[in-house]
Amino acid sequence: MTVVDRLRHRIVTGELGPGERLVELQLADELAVGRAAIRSALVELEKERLVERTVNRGATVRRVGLAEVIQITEARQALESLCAAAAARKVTESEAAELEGIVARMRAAEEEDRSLDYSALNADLHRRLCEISGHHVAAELVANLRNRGANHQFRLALRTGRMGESRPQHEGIVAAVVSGDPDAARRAM
Amino acid sequence: MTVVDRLRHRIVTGELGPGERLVELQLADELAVGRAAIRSALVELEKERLVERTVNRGATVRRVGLAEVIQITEARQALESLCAAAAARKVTESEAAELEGIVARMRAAEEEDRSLDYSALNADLHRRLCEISGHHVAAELVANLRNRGANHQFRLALRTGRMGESRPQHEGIVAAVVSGDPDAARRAM
DNA sequence: CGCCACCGAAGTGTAGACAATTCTGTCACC
DNA sequence: GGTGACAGAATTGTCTACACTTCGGTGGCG
Repeated sequence: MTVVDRLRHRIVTGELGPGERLVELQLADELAVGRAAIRSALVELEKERLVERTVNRGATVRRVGLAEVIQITEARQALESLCAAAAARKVTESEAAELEGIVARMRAAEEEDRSLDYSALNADLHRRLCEISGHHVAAELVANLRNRGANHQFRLALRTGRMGESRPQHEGIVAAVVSGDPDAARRAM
Repeated sequence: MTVVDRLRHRIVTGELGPGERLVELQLADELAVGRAAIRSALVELEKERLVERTVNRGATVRRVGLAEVIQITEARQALESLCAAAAARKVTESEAAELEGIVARMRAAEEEDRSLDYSALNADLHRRLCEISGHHVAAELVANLRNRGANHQFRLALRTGRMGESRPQHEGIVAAVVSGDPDAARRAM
């Protein structure tokens, strides 16, 4: 695991909280690498909008407000719709079976009220849809947007009771993708 | 203008062609900065997918194939639709007048067959729509996608004869935004 | 008591040097 | 003529040291 990956993980999991200072020398000691490696990683994470850097004052974990979370979600939806449409065009039979398998397990998780499993399956479904689409450009942007919203999804999306609403929607998406209907997939997403 | 901006400009204008090697020391001399600054800039540009870096072998201007250009355009359309819808919701009267002014000048440029002016106005229109939308997240992604596709737009979009097709579409977008109809704006884009 | 200049600590920005790696051209050898 | 080992050049990766900026506290002064 590279330095960037380790830092990113610490941020999206909340181990490094919003506003926290990221001192280069300190991180270099913790991760047992040189300061240059940390610097480079911080530049990358700034591009990902996960950290904020100001000249001569160092880097901090970026705070994202509610308004931005909404925009992140909107942008992600737009790109995932694109992925769903692309996936519907080129999905194979085995991939279709895989998607339906995920949905089936989501249904089971809902019935047995395992909301943690449910949200893990949910993430799987979205990730697989992006992969299957072969739309690397959109998939990469979606992955970034997912990270950027990660902090807040802890509080918002983990509330149970969302399963009842979202599960039929997901079934609709998968049904459209499996049946090879790009427009229906886009609308469903 | 920062180091990153200068390098980015050289790449999107084609002054640095696809595949060209980017030697750190050489660039540091040319731009009269230290090697560290160049290194940092190259890391950023790699995140923007404008350059490619491989370990111990340096950086080159990234080549983007036709398939990727198509994906870039698709993703950009999806996000610009989002921006157009958002712009329709919060456009002010003066902004509406500005948009209509741009369209009017596009019409004039078309009639007088000034295709260079036309494409400049076209870029203006798209940029202003993103700005007016206030959707910083999408706008930033769109800006990046624009840069990534820039090389190829030189060859594809500069061909004249595209004006006839695209101008009515742009009029439709602006009409929808000005009339405050988000859904129409999204569809038009 | 409040305000301002100043000083030291903390930390970033950057130049320089050196090790490590990859590429290139050469030369012996088959 | 072609192939592989090998030295040298070119270039990247990284460490160290130091200048510079910012921030917080401290003391003098009104």
